[in-house]
Amino acid sequence: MRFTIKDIAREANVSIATVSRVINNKNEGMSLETREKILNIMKKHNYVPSSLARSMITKKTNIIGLILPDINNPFFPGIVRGAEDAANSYGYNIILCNTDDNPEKEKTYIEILKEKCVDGMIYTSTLNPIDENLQLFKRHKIPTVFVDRIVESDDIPFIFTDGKKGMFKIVEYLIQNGHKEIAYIAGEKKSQFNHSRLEGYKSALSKYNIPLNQNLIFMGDYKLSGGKRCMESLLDLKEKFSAVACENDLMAIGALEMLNDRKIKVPREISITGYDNIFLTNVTSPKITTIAQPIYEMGYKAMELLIKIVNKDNDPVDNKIILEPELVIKDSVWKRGD
Amino acid sequence: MRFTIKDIAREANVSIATVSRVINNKNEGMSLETREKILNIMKKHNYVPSSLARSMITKKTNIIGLILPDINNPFFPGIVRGAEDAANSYGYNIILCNTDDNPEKEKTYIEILKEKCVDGMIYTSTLNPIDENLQLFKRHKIPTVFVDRIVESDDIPFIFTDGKKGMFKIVEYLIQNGHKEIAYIAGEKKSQFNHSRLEGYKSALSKYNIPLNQNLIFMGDYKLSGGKRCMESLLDLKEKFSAVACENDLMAIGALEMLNDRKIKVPREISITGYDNIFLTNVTSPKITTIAQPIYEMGYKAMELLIKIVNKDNDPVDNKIILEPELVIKDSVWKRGD
DNA sequence: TTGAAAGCGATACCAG
DNA sequence: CTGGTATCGCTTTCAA
Repeated sequence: MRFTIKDIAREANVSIATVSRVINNKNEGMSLETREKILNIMKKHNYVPSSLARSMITKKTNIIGLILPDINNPFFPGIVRGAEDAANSYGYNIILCNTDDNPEKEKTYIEILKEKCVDGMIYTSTLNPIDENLQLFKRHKIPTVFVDRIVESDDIPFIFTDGKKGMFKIVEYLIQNGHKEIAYIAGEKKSQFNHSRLEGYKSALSKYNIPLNQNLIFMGDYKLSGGKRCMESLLDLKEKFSAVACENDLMAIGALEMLNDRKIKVPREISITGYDNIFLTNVTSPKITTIAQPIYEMGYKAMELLIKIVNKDNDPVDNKIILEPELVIKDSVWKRGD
Repeated sequence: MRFTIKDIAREANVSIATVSRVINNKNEGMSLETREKILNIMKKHNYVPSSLARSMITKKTNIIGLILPDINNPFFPGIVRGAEDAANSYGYNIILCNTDDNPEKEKTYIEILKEKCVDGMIYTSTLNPIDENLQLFKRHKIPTVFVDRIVESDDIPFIFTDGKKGMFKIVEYLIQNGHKEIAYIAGEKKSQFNHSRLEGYKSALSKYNIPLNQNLIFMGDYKLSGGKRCMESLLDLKEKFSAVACENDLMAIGALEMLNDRKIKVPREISITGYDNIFLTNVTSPKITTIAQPIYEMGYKAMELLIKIVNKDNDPVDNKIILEPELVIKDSVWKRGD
């Protein structure tokens, strides 16, 4: 049997109320004597209070649910780590849930987390979010912060890194280095996300009066294989191009592999850019010029924001956070003057 | 206020006992009528039972704690994913804790998880485990499965992949391809783990009557930078060697970078091997020959084993699991006959 | 400075 | 087939 507050009370010849005071450091006006006595008994028995019982009363579990597609996706460990660090420093813990971009699984997890009485949730939606699940957050009245994949939803706090601006920056960088025919490898067609990246591409071209060539836009899948496939299609095309902007690093790496296979020199013959700045881009050859999202920071700030909301810190928190992407110049772009 | 079992009972004009029966599908002999009525009320109010309250009675939270050094280390997402999948399919959830190889942090997490009343823990120790923390598992009587970094501890179940055998396999592979002077880049000196890998190296040499040359053994840090540094030291050495076996992939990649910097051809001039088969090794050039640990499987089986123990499934489970490492041949080893 | 007792939201046992 | 009630381990008034 578990050693409980009752047992301590009995052994110390005091009431459980007194023990509770010691546990919670409510010492104002307590005899040092009894305090010491109780503390000793607790230590002797390795007593650890049950947060279960406590939570029943306080209505707080200090647990936050993290819902995301797949921790194996190299994008997410950073988010999780940031979130966990923040959680830890505020006295919270995280329950991790992988949805595999499957709305059914996602729904189940939301329900489970509600059951577990989490204080809040951090949520990166499936690629094709369904409204039913989004409603769930509101219906269950669980404070939630959306991360990265933002769904237009008026009143739910969110944090993400500006994808349009990021892609704009890197395409502008290509243009400034003399590239005019710039191909584009996009992610999933079906997804409503990262259209913003495509927009960034278009707006950069437009700013420099470069006509948009639809033939140079290919549809990948955010995976290595997709990048490879798209690159192959591009090469088999008759169109001319000197650079390829990819919507994420994995596809850029896939594209790079294809170019290597075909003995095409990067960046001398064709330049490549990625997006996300995953570690991988530092060990390919050449290293891939890309856009860094402040991933860790996103996770950290998401958690901080959530905790503030949970605790109703009254200073009205800014609950729509947009972080700035950063251009990370490496070696995969042929530069004017090289 | 939360909508509870009481509210349902009131609204349905039944006792909470009856409602509880519905919640738990104990239908044997219950009027379909009341069942339906209750079900409807539950649906109408989006009722979700509080597992907190339930756990207080059942003494089960269906939560498992995962303690590991750092989810950002590319080795761990696979473990976590495997563990989470298994947990999910048995109706459990996981709380994730990053220790940063810091025993203090680790201790705190163990205590917190005890507080949260997790049903069990999966534990990858810090590089330098301290006995005090190991005792904690026993003292708190929380079922625990040790993963990957195994501490000699008689009675605690564990699962890992045989490091000695893995390193033996890959060094033997080098030898069979004509290499005789094989350098070795080890991990942390202080760590008690992966001595087994070094043993594997030695036993392979010994089997083929190759004398051990201590000058060819360098001490890294399991990181890219350490691999790079060690490689540099090796090159500055006067000793001859044709191959370098690294204790993990990151160091192998670091070593590879150094060789690239020095314009030394891999594998033509020097062969490199890694260990772990992280995704990275497929995108370096050349791709790195390495040893694959069944990472996902390790996580999955660890969780399965733990859950069996938690549920005291009476079939005496085999609670010492050793998995077989696999040689994954890629392009970083110069082969006899090439 | 301390204690008694109510109550958090469920489960489970014993009655009827 | 259904209800009453003790109970889980703790926090929190209110009194003393």
